[in-house]
Amino acid sequence: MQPFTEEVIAIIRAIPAGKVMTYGQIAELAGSRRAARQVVRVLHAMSRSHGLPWHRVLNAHGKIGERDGESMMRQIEHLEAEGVKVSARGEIDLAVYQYWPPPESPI
DNA sequence: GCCATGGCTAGTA
DNA sequence: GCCATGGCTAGTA
Repeated sequence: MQPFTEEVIAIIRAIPAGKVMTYGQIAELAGSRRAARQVVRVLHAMSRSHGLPWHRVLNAHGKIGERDGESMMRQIEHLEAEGVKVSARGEIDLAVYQYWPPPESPI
């Protein structure tokens, strides 16, 4: 597995319940600001095998990216179960729910 | 190497 | 348009 991929996985795994992050934000933290689409790929390829909280990842507007209706509903259910409010349009208020990991927590 | 993939995104029109 | 991966292919050695 490539370093970028591992980094992305580590970041996503660290998102606490009830919080969300955006594709671009994760890409940037993983070291490649414009690689948001790679985050999408990682999510597709690894979320199952790595047990990632895929539902806590949104696009830059705080909207659910998932196109398939069923997966979208599952995502909404997961978020709401964690206390995240999702509007009828499938939007989440990033100002309230976006997670910012602490900068390099010391051991 | 090349090419497709992919749940994006900053920034014009 | 951007860009990291994986898979496949020409084309050398």
